Amino acid sequence: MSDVQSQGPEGEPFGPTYTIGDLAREFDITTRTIRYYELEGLLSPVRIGTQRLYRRRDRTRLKLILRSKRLGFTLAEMRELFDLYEQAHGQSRQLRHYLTVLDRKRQQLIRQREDLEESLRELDQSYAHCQQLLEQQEQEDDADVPPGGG
Amino acid sequence: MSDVQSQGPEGEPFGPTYTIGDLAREFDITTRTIRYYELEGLLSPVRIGTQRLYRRRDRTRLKLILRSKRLGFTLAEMRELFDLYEQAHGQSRQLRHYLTVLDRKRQQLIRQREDLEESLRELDQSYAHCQQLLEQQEQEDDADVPPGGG
DNA sequence: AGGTTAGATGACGTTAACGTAAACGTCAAA
DNA sequence: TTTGACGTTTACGTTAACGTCATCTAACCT
Repeated sequence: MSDVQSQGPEGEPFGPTYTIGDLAREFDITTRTIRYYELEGLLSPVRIGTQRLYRRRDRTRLKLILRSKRLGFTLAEMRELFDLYEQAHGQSRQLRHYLTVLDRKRQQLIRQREDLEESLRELDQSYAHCQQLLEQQEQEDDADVPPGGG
Repeated sequence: MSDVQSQGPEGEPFGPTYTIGDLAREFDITTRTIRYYELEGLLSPVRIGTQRLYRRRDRTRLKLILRSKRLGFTLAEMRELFDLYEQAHGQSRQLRHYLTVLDRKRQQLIRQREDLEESLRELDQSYAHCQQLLEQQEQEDDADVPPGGG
């Protein structure tokens, strides 16, 4: 049950492959979502007749897409990065451009990390404060109401 | 120029106050956005006649809203948290509920932090790799092309 | 043969988070 | 006094990221 992939009909000399349903199940998203990502240029699975066939690279990219989504990136931003990455082979101009974009993204992530750390600090404080209040209340309640009931 | 606030007409015994424009300028958002947050129950400024007047608490909350947004929270989620927080005064049932919600949020933030750290790691790797490629290229280019030129 | 399951395409619907425009009030400076 | 710069409400428009049919084909089950 831990191996999600379907078996291809004639052996798989290119490593594991997945149907759209496999991936949808594994990542708990709909097939519609996966097709949409393809429409937006984020995935490009192979076709076997009319059916899509996903390979390791596709799966990895899907994972990356979902993580990026959790970080608040838009699909357009992801696509820009992916495209840039693929075009950046060789020409140093492209490489430079890719580097500057990466740098912007890093700034963004670092800012986000700061936000996140501060939020976690505040949350923990709030949590501790609440617990204190609760403990106080429970002492009062022990004195107030009789046990049992409900 | 560092003090953004407008002066109230009759002195301010309640600390600094801000107009909607002040806040919009300070946080680089539109007044529309601020009014929308109010409509969604995230802000509740005082009214002076028909105009909104924002105090320190409102400003702080707006800051919190914007940070939460950067972290990917929806306005509805924020409202739930704010409402819960305000209702959690006293009754230990409410307090407990608030605590469990806080806990969920923390899980979420922690997950997000992991995503973020991994993204940063990958980004740095990608960055370093790119730089290597560039250095190689420049050596080749030095050998290939003559110096100077537009 | 008939039915079920999985996948494909196409089209329209939906929600969040605002943008944008119209139409109006108010107050100080020119 | 009129002209801006600010503020107000109301209402319709927009975009991203899918959801939700409807209709179709191919493969498999019994």
